[in-house]
Amino acid sequence: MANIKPAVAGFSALGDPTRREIFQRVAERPRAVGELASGLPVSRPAVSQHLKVLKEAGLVREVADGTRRVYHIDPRGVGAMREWLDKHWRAALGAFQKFADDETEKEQSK
Amino acid sequence: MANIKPAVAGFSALGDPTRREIFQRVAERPRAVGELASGLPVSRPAVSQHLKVLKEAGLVREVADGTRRVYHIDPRGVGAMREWLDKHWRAALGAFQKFADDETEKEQSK
DNA sequence: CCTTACGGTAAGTTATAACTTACCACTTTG
DNA sequence: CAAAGTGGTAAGTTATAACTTACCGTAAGG
Repeated sequence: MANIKPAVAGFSALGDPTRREIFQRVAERPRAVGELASGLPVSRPAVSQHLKVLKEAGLVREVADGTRRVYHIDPRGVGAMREWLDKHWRAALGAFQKFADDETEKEQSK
Repeated sequence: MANIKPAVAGFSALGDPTRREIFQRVAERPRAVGELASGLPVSRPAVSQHLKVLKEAGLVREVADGTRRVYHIDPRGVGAMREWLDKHWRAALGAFQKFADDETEKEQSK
């Protein structure tokens, strides 16, 4: 367990609006499950299930405090997502440059 | 049309594995619909539908070339996603720092 | 201990979205 | 202008995942 899943798992996890909402609230400050559930329009078990997905995606960590489970953002998972975005962003910028150059050539050969 | 949706729409869009695959291939270099479909295990209409979602999320742009539609990454949408991630990442780092400080206090007052 | 607080898991329901095929619209070209 | 190439859209099917309620386990406190 606690295995580092590919960065891409974070995108599947944050694809759900409820999970994004949970993620944002945990990012504000660490929160327990009940606290999260009381501020959301879904049941507590639903929140637990979402937190499990976020945890497996490496986006949050769980810290026991008595019977409570306090959830924190895991910066590593978020960082992995940033890197993934950056990689493809840079690739796209490069490709766009090449495309623009090609278009210029075409234009000139008219 | 062509309205800029909130950055968060990108996460819903990239939550689907097939759309991530399409996004990656478009990031490599601009591609037409048929080219994308021929390299994927789904039908061409499915690719069209995915591209529509990606476009509405501001992640790709469409450039007409005769009867073909060539799709490019739209750096603005990707940039918006990076900013969203960064915002919450920084918020979390700050909150984590505060949490660590609190824990230290607790430890010391034992 | 017994009770209360807290939360994870199982099982079942249901809404959705990812797919398919069929069809149509548009350019380009012979 | 007919034919071929390309791709968007409509309609319908189906797999899935987001939810619910019910139940159980564990830690803290009287």
